[in-house]
Amino acid sequence: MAKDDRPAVAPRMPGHLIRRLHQVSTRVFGQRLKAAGIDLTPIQFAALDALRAHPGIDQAGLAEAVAKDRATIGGVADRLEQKGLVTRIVSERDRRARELTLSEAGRRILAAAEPVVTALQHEILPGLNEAEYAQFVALAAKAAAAAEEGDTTA
Amino acid sequence: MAKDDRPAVAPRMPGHLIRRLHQVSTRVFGQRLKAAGIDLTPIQFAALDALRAHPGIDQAGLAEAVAKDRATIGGVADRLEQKGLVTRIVSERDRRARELTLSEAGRRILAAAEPVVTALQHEILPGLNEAEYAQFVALAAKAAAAAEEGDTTA
DNA sequence: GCAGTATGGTATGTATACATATCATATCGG
DNA sequence: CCGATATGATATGTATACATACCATACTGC
Repeated sequence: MAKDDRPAVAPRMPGHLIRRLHQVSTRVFGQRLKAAGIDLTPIQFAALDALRAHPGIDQAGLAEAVAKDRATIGGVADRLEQKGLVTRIVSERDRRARELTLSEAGRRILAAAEPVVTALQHEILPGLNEAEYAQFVALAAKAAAAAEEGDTTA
Repeated sequence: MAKDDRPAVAPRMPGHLIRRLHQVSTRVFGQRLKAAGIDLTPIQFAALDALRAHPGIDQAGLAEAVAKDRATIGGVADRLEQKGLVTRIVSERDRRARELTLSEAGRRILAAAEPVVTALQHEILPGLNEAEYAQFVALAAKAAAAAEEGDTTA
């Protein structure tokens, strides 16, 4: 036995590469934001960002915008509310729904975080020059858009 | 207020795109493997794959190979051992270390999973043609390699 | 207007992922 | 040989991420 030792195949698959880049991204994000004195995770930042663009959106809408998962967004909304960054009120139009809105503190922390987040994006893809970086973003955006098309989280 | 409504910026950042592709990847992987009657997560598959390439490696080495995090790999190793896919024995050379090896069952499930995993890779990047797919993989591999160079998880 | 169904949220359980602390064992310097 | 330090692993706590099940409320059709 131990006969079929052969190079691992996973490391060359896109799924594996994406997982590793995701780890790099999460780590860089955490380090830079912490260094800037801001306590936000990537998803929390994305949620605040989406909330600024769509004030009063409900959790399902926010899930659609950033995460595709209502259960996860529920937890994210919990933490953002606990930190006082968003307000959560029961919709009058639909008593099942909770409408989310940025608080002043939420607006401030988002404004503080945005330049930091923008600045760290290139660190996520080290070793790529400008042209390669732009190409990666274009390809990733195309794939992500296509994934949402034919999917609808079916 | 609600003055500065403007398009969300996060969706165009590589960090955000990578997170979404990671979600797509995880979902596709889970669906296809489940459909094939195989109960493995992406990391578990990567771990088995690395174990075939490096039999007898310890957990720190496996972490280096697939995940960069010893604590996480500890949990993964727990589950693989519980499923009977790997054996974990205390190293004679270093009594702190646990050497991991594929069991026969581990070898079988890896052999069964590999073609399924290979086949689903293109589904992770829908909407990309062959050339674009190859380009994405090349760029991602370059970035991931660079991230490991200048980093050493310092 | 009521049954059937769809939808918004929450609760629960599993699996990463990582930081930090702690423990056991090696190894190195002197 | 011994103290200082490094390293392998585990324990704990937080935060995604998702499936499944469930509850509350809407909506639809008859």
